[in-house]
Amino acid sequence: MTTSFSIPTLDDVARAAGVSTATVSRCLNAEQKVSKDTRDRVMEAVDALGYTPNFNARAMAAKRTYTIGAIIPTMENAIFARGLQAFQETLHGLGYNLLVSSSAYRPELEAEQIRGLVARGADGLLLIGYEREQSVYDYLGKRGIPTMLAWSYLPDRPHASVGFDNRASMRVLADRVISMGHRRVAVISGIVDGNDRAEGRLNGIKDSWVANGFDLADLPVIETPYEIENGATAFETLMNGTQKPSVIMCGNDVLAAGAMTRAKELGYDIPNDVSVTGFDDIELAKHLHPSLTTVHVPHREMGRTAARELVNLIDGSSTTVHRQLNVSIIMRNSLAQV
Amino acid sequence: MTTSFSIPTLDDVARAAGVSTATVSRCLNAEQKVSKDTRDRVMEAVDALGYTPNFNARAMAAKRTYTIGAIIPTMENAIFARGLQAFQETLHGLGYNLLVSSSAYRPELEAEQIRGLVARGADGLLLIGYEREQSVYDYLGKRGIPTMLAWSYLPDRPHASVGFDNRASMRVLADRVISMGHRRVAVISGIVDGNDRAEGRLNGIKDSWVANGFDLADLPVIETPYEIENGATAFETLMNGTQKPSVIMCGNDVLAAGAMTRAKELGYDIPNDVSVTGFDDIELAKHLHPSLTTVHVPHREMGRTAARELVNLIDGSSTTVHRQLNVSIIMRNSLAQV
DNA sequence: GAATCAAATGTAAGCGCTTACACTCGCGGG
DNA sequence: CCCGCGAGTGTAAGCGCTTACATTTGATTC
Repeated sequence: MTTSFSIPTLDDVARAAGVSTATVSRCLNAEQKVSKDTRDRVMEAVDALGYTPNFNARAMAAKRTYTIGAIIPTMENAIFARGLQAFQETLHGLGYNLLVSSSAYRPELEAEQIRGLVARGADGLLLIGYEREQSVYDYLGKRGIPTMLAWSYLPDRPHASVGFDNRASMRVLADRVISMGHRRVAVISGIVDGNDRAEGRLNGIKDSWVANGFDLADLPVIETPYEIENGATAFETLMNGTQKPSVIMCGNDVLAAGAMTRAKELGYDIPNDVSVTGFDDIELAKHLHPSLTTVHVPHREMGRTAARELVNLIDGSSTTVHRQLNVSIIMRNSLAQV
Repeated sequence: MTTSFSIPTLDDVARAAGVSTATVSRCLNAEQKVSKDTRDRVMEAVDALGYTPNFNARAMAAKRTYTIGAIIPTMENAIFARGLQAFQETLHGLGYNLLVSSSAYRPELEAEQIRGLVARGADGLLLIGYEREQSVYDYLGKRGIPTMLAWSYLPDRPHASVGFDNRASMRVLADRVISMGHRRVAVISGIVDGNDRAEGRLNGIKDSWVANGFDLADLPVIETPYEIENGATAFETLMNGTQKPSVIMCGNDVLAAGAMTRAKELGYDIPNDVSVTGFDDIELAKHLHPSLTTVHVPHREMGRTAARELVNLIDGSSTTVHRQLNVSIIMRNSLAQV
């Protein structure tokens, strides 16, 4: 015998508890507005029926979802994992839910996903970096969606941001590398087009190179998507170049990891034959062998701050802010004196 | 001067195009029901106003969201990344969206997230493995939510599944290890409680061990969460045991990666001093040094199949299916003859 | 004891869509 | 010439909630 259950609604609960739907709603959303007696009775009915509020109906009536959307370029590696995790946890503590999607570094996909999240009623958005079509910002502005840009510090932009100065940070590392005697530097960079973080990092190296009196023509650069395998390939290409570099500076730790594995396969000893540096300080960095010299990004702090400030923006309890985080150079064993 | 825009609705579009809301709705959802003339006029209005349908209102009226939810144990490492990516892509091709959340391997969090996704109107769910409270399955059943279990092959379960036999697969690898002469085997397993995949893998090793005539008392096992650092710690513990193992079999590649890095730090040569094996064949596996001998799981195929079968379930065009995928042992360089 | 007020609850109007049903119109068949 | 029919469109009833506003009640004040 099959009995067909129907999903319980607010009405069912109200009827079961002998109150109006308004009262049930209040019990669920603002319990201090209801007397203890009634509340107990209502909650009992809720449990008995196994009632769960319909999210869509709620969103529709309240024009508020308490969910915020995040779009990150990729979930395939750990670059964004830790920051997003902290973002999520902080949001949860503030009573918000997180919806995540990944754009695979494709602007048109990102735009589509932004529309999707907004259509779903996201109260706010977290986006990575600032490089995207003006039309996207226009859309967000027209809809009045509070938006936080992360992973870049953008004091002169109209949107709130929390991040660090990719360019200056990488420059510090490059200065350090050069001060250690390296004169044959090569770079494995992420794809710069449409990625202000990658661009900043590459420019940081160039800044240092030029400031130290060298010629950009003598700085080999390979641009390639952030994947281990690409780091490996690029390493090989660079080592087969006319002049073997003494150090290879990578746009992030993933590329560096690829470079290092290929180095081993080809029999190079790091750091004695060639040094390698990274950026991000993902968990893997200290577990590589030799451990990776890199730039430590305070991912968790960035995630937490982004969450708090975004919620403030939504509450209206603050206006556009820009937070700069400090990064630090982590000297490990993949970088040696020349 | 600030002009306050209001978000355009179906009504606005209808008015602008001089038709009824029903017609606009039909243009958007079933365009063959509308004459070409009208359709063009409507679409023009849609563009002009920058109209985007309100997802919540649509979900509410249609009782259909074309989104499916997935809950995976973790996003912190790459274990689920590739499979989920394929799942997503396939779903997208079938006209569905994906909502992902991660449960941090915590059953109560998973249950909460299941409720959340159902409340949001998910048309179907993807869950990992089968070990969870019966009440969760009851809830899903009562709500009539099509559910797909992945990463495990479960022919005798009432829910659809797509996966592989963790136990049998690991046993094949263990047989191989033993046939290569290893008699001092140690295991770094994931946490078995509540995780049927981890349990199956561990049991696979035990099966082989016993079948080969050895005593389980002579098989050291450390259970620890799937994190690089934990693999490292466990490695050290095992190597400091009364009897140094000749091979350490790990519950997945992440643990194996941790074990290998600690091995290097402690000056062990892999595989000559000690062999290491993994499970999953994540991208990192072939980039470790030495490259990791492991069990290859067809993640992409699993993701694709899960998506297709789940959509069939939702359509009603098929009933509960169980798909078994083949895994294969990938012999690389971290495992040596004794 | 009438007036005032706050606390608790109810009434009902939407929120922005989809879709069952009704209607109009032009056409072909009997 | 009337009827039936299908294609195209409109009308309006919800979907399950929240919340402004109205109402009731009991306590407090003068």
